Amino acid sequence: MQNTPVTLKYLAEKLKMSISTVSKALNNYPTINEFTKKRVQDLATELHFTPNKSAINLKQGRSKIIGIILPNLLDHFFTRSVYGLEQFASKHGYNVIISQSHDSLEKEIQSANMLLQTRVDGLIVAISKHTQDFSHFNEFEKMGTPVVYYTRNPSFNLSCHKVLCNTFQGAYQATKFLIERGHQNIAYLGGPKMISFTHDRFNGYIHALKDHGIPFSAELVAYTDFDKESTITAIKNLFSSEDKIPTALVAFKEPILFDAMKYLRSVNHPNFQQLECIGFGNTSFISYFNSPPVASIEENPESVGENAMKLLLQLLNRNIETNDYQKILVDCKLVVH
Amino acid sequence: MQNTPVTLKYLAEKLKMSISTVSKALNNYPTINEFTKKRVQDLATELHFTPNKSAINLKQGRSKIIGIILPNLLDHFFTRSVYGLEQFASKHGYNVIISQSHDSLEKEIQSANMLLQTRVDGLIVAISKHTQDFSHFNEFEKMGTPVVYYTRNPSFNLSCHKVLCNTFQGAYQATKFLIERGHQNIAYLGGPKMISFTHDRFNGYIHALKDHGIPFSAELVAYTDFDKESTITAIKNLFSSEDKIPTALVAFKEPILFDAMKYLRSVNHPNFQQLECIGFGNTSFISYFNSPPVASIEENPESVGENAMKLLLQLLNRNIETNDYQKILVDCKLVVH
DNA sequence: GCTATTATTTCAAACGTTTGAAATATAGTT
DNA sequence: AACTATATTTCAAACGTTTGAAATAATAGC
Repeated sequence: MQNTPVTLKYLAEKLKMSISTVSKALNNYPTINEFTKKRVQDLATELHFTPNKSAINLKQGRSKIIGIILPNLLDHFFTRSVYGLEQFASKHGYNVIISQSHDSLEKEIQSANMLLQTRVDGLIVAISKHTQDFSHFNEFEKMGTPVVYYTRNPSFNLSCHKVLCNTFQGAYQATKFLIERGHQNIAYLGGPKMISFTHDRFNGYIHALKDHGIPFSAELVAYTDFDKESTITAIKNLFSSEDKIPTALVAFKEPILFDAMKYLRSVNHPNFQQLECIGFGNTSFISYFNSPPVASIEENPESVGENAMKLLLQLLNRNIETNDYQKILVDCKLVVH
Repeated sequence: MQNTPVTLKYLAEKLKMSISTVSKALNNYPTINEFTKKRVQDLATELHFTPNKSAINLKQGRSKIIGIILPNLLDHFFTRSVYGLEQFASKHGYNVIISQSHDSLEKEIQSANMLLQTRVDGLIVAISKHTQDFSHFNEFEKMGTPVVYYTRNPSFNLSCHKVLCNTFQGAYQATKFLIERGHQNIAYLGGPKMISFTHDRFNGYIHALKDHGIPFSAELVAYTDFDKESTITAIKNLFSSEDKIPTALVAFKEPILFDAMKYLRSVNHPNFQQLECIGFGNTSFISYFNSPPVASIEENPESVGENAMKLLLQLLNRNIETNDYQKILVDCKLVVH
């Protein structure tokens, strides 16, 4: 036996007043008598009245929901960014729906459609690895729903709002730090070339070298595709050179660094114990290592998330014009262990 | 200049037919002429018609959304469980809204209210550490919205549906494994006593000892509250005994184990290198350790999530009666490294 | 060419809100 | 007592769908 649902109508009948009075009382309209308000609000809490969001959304044409599409929730970067996103959103009366694309374009499109149907007020996206075409996000713009891209940078010439890690600066700092510790042979282990910020990071490394008068050596650079095998191949290459043996290493991402370390340790590489490394990420597990790395490049994911949400809400409130495309860079911070 | 929204009404006008025909055509009603259906569907895709979920929810009285409340998304157990939850849900046409309680009762109540307003069709909850009182979930039951508790077990006498890790079996297996490797002095490092399954794990440990004729020794048991200091205190206690020096250790959670290992390493404890450890969790980072642990207790979070969602959908479809309270245990698996 | 079937389309109410305009009640002035 | 000004409440339409019942159109049988 289902209870009759507690709606405005039901409250109105109980109180022998009109639905609109009840509605306005609950929404604290100034034209409603204080005594009436109290009567209504008391009954509402007594009967646990819970406004139906669907009805409100339908009527108001806005959902107070922000959609988030991101590759996955296993990567701590994203979960930490969600923290920032959610916190900022809820402080401003918005809820958040998170949808994982699992780095598949197809799932990303599905997610986009789902969020379109939900009529989210805005969208924040970290695109999947394979996203080259952005037409599935066009509908949002057409409906006047602002979209902010974060972390994963859509192809450079697409006019859009973006919030990114200042990954150039991160790599620069890390390299500089290692130089200042006296290293000359600093290797760079880069990520997949298809990821937008791969180049920025590499540039940070290069510029740091140049600014400190250290010649660039191609033998000290290798790339991995994230998988273990290619990381090992890359690390083999880096350490196979005759004259230039790295004494320090800047890595694209800490898990890559871990794989690399594990390999060097397993082959008992003579330089392993002295090697000083820095990776992007600042994983919580890093402190459990007894050998390198010496520092981490903290990308401040919470701040990235918060900035993305902040920008989105500014677009929603029309504090920023839709076509006044913004690019926000969030600085990295070198954390020395 | 906002476009006029593409609604059923708009399509109907364009096609010079009634709204109901359009609606039924899109929903593939058998009474609608095939040719008409095609005309409607073609225009709908051409104009990117996207049904308004709020309107549908309102009309149908169901949202096809399942609410998830969990402590946080930083713990890999939960993110992995979300994977299972989401996957199973979307296979059955449901979407998922995740809300983090950050282990605060207040936020948990807020989340519950939000999901109540959203009129989720069902709720899956891993309660916060501090939740003793469950009245904020009563409203769901009252509205006929089924609730499934998972992982974090609400106080035993509350009649409810639950899906739990078979944490007893996990601890039992781990202890047995260590016994079979020849250990006699197996220590147990437990978690906070307020967490429901602390006792189950301890019992698994105890039973394995008993079944293998190894006497229980209170000196080999200590508890931590998750924070570093209390872990270190606990580990100091375990290794301070005169006669019973642990040669193996079962830990409540891997991060605790990491803290413990780090401490033992830092003090250069003589038994550190030989110590064999097993913790609950199977963190991906575990493989980067060069010393213990030797195995992990894999809790199969994806499966826990999937089972919770499965149970919930069965309740929704009335394949299981609401008051026929279910308790599902998902077995752990010992993963040897 | 009429009726009986059957196929197809349309009507109209409902879901639970919000909100400006209109109606009514109350108090204040003369 | 009549009128005005103000305070408070109600009316009624709208948001975008769904859906059973009613209406209409098309086809077949004679």
